[in-house]
Amino acid sequence: MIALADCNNFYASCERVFRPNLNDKPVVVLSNNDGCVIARSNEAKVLGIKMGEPAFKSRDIFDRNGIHVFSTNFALYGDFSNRVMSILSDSVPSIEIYSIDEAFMNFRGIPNQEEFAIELRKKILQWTGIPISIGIAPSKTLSKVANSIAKKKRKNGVCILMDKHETLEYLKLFPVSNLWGVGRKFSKMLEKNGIHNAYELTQKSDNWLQKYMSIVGLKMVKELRGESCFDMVNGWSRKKSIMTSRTFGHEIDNFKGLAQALSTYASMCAAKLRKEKSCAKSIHIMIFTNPFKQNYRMNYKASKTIILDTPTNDGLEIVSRCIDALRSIYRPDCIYKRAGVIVSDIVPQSQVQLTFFHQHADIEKRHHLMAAVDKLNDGFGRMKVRFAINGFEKKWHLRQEKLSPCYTTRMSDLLRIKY
DNA sequence: TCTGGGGTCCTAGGACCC
DNA sequence: TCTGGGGTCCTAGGACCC
Repeated sequence: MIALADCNNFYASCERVFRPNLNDKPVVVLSNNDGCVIARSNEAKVLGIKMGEPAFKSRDIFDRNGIHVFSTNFALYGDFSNRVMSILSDSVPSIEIYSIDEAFMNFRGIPNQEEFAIELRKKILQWTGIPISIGIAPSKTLSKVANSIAKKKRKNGVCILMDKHETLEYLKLFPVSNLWGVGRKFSKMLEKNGIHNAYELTQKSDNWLQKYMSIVGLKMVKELRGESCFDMVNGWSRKKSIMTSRTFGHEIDNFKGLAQALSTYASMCAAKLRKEKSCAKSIHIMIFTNPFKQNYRMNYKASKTIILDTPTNDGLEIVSRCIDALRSIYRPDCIYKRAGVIVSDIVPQSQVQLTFFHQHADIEKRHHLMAAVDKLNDGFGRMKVRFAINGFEKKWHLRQEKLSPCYTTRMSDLLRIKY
């Protein structure tokens, strides 16, 4: 069985820990620059405050109802998250931290699972001050459903879905749009096809599901039927991309200002890479004007990708590459509201990726390639190899275990070796 | 006046090769 | 010279999650 622990109204609950007088009072937390609502206490939800709603639209409701409004404090939320997760991980065989406020837990081998979960929940509340809900079921998707029931309908904050018939009855009451994996678009499409609740979705054929909702949608429905398709992911895994982006407090209308903002984000990305002991080979920059303003001088968004020869996590290098790229997409007639940097094609820091370049067909022979690798190891420097011969590629893959991991790009094949 | 920030995965379609 | 089929790789964009 898989259990999902989910902190209730997480950011709002964190703020309340130090302000117990706010228990039972409506609390909201706003995003960066106090732009929009990103967390609400139950009392605030009852007042009709919507998730993601721009704060300026809700000011009235805030004032009229004496809602307590907080700006974000992500350092605080991160600390609380760590505490909750470490208690969870000490209590069960294994956990998968899914987000800042959620974790899947492996409940296999635990007797009296419901009792166990109730006690676990008490412990978390007592030790951290954060209320959580726990849903237990045979699959991740069903544990999401169970968690939702636990939050809304269970006083003890725990719901277990074991019995198949009982589960189906719950699914009949569960709106399809609330399912994990069904967003706005799918929700609309499903309604159009007369599917309103989760049970109705489970009745569709596998072919239909795959056709209209891709393989992911099919797996999700199989999970609803009780078959586990999404495995627990144990342990830490290297991020595939890292992003830093912000909406500016004030709009920016000059190159220097934009370059400054991008420099900050680029060095933040580099710092995150170093913290993970990773290097990136691709850098992506993005700049935006305000999309909510019609005909505001000009609506413009642009992006540019930079591919590096050698992966790096060096702040100065990443910053300078970003600024170079900015020159090619910057338009002086625009007013900018937002910018960001993404680094991707991430590899471990301990490995260096090397690019070879060859002009002679005979390099396809293994010993020539190995000689080239040796030269590199001897500090010969960087060479570039371009594999124009199709046959070579096949041989390459056959020996992948010797040279692995490797992968290709359009212009050149890349080889990663221990430095 | 004021509209978040950070991720993952899948697919369709184009370029290119033989 | 033209055409078609089979294959790989890459990218952009779209969907989803919190």
